[in-house]
Amino acid sequence: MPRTARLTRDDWATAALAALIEGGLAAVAVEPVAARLQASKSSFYWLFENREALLAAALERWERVQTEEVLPRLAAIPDPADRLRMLIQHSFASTQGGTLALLLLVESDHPAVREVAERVTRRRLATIRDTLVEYGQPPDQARHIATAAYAVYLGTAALRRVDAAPDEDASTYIDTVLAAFGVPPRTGDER
Amino acid sequence: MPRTARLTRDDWATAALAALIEGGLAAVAVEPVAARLQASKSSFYWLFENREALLAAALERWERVQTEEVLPRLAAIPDPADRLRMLIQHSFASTQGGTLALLLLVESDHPAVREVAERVTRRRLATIRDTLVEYGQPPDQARHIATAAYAVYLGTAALRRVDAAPDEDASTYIDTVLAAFGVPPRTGDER
DNA sequence: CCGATTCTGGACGGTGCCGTACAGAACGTA
DNA sequence: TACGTTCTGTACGGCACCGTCCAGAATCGG
Repeated sequence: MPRTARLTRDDWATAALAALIEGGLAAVAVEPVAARLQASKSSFYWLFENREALLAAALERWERVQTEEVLPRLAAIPDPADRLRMLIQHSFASTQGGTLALLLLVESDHPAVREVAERVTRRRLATIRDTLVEYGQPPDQARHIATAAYAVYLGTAALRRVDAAPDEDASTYIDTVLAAFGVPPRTGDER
Repeated sequence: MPRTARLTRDDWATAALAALIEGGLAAVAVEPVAARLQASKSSFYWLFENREALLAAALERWERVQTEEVLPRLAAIPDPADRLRMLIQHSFASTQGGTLALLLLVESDHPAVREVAERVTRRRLATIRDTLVEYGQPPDQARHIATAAYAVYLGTAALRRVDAAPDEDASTYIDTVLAAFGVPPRTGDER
């Protein structure tokens, strides 16, 4: 089932992203990814300058998709507490998201990786902080709580690597985390 | 300043550990580490079977040193709350410790890495959980809190990669984390 | 001081990856 | 069908690393 007869730049970016999740930065290599697509190197070098460009495309794709999916959803939720719950629930629901966010931070020796990892991280921290402020936390404490909460997210992703974290739908774990940061767990439906 | 005229197995393990911190798993390679020690490959292959063995020695060294340093200290503190504070304070004080713990979890596709990462992680989680129980938390909630707290530790290490975490001596951050998990921040000296 | 043992330097072949070169296949257009 | 453009297969040289081989340096016991 060939996606298209001819391979596009985006096909390569998608495959590279998959490789990144599975094997880390080192796996974003021309020949392995080409094998995964059953294509040949010349095909790749027709579309891309070099390996760097493939990595850049994968990163760009990740950043774009990831923000496009989250931001609109968030904007639709008026109550900051609900927004926090949704944020936490969704982030723990998808293992891949956490894996990538974590991976890119850890591998951020690489300048291109660092650039997007840093940008995305700061954006996310700011979003959480703002929501906490809106919820009523004093600004500078909100910054600390936001950092700690996002750290829980990243750390939990790390712990999953050795199956040392509660699985995706362990709601009691989520409630514990929420409670720890001063957000009451979802109480049925109050409106 | 040669440590010893002849290089020992432990010299290599130490150098490998340093390489691991700086460049990740990929940096634990024979030729680069040899260069770092200004030694030659044959020297290495006299002492070690192969690259795997070097990695194993580095991991073994890390596990040993790390437990030898922490466990006795902990045992000396009778009050569980003090123990928790000490644990958190010390873990945030040394960046390297967090970097390594995180790195090994992320790179735990590698079987040898996974083995020690998993063992150390489980041991640490159990220690935190036990202390929380001793402090008065109900057992199964203690497990969740321990997991979340250790996740904060790992996640903070990740955030440091892009300078997105409070620096090592930001005591207000530590207090926030402590408070979030139900431990009152150090109140001067009550005894 | 000498021989045996312990250790090291340097050269070698093997492998996986990068990037290039070029001939030719596939495709659109007339 | 014929032609130009777009894309691909295959072969090649280069580099970094693994692991081996062997001649010889360093060190130790007698």
